[in-house]
Amino acid sequence: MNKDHLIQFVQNVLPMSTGKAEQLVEKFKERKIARNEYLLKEGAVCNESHFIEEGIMRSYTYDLEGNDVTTAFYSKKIQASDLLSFFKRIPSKEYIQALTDCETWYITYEDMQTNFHTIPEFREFGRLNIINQFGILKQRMLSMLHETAEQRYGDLINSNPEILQNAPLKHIATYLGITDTSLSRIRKEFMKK
Amino acid sequence: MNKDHLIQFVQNVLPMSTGKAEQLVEKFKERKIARNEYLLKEGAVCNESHFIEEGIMRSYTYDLEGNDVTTAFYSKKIQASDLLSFFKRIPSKEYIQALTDCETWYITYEDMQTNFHTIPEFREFGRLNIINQFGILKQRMLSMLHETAEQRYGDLINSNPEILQNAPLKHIATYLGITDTSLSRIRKEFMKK
DNA sequence: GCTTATACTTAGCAAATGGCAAGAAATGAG
DNA sequence: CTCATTTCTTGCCATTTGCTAAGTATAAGC
Repeated sequence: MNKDHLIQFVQNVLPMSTGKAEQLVEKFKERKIARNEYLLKEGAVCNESHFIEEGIMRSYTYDLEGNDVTTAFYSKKIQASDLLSFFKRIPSKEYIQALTDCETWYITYEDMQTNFHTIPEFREFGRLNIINQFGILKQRMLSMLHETAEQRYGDLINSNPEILQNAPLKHIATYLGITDTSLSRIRKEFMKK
Repeated sequence: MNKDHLIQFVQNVLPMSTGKAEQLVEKFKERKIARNEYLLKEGAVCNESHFIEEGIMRSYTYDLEGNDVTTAFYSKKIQASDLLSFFKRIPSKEYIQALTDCETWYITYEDMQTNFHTIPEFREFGRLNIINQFGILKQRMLSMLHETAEQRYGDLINSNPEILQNAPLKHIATYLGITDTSLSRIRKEFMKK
């Protein structure tokens, strides 16, 4: 496993020479996670930020009534971690679980901190990276505000078709903010088109 | 107008001595914004991050059908800016407008950058500040996923009662992701309790 | 291969929400 | 103050979504 995708990811967030990008990803180590294994569990402080080379993950939490709510799906070339727990050093409220066998590149909080304070490009990259995640969340928020569940479902299968193969319908439903019954009906309508 | 609230805000994000906090907020300048005036307009690059000392603001954007969608309300001791535009230096997709006369403390992108790269505490503060905004958005996202419109309305009036006095119902409705008709009915039910 | 658990679909009914429109109330401009 | 505009409420009906439950299909464990 080489770091080409990781380097491309870094250069995509902040354009820079390949040599500089290689320096920024120097501390990243590889990890294999088996299907169903947990990358993070509720109550633990998230201490690693993972860049997914291969595979799919799901993060989820429980609401006040004890229902499982999918907070995100992570796939190839995406970063998986609980930003709040990672940066604020507080116990996480969510679980991150591998839906398929996964391979990732990860950096620990300590290594990230060292880079952040000693390499100017790293801190620009790091900040923009967080901002990008903020942007993704904001986009999803907007889609919750004015799109129908059917449109959101369409968005999801367009951007992440692999998720449909690997996540059960009920988890996709909670991600979209609807019940599995509704999603089953929506999917049925969708087939006709 | 003194910087006490701003300094408290900084210390709340990242505990530090008052002397150090004073250094971090040195570059912030004050600004008065009249009711209905715009802090930011679509197409412009957001170049200032404002900490609200007094007043209320609303940010909004237009969806594909041209409907006005409220993306956020900002009140006292909250920061108002378009993070994506501010940090990525790209044109904003939203408007930020004062709902009442406002007074703010603001810092420009250039001053923020200088502090970010020269003062270690400032960059820790800056990053945590973004993370906190991410957390607020995530919380709101979760409430969209599993709370009813009525519960979300309750959350809003508990956390920001002043908004009700200053924002028209239709703007609160788009913030909650429902129509003004629905919100009027929800509010009616709410009164009974 | 058999059994059990999980996943998915479907149906019937209830509840929530939207779209449209009319009218009352509040606000703003001159 | 008056008029015009905006805001808010309400009613009617259609649509969407939720809830419960039953039945089928698929997958997992032994």
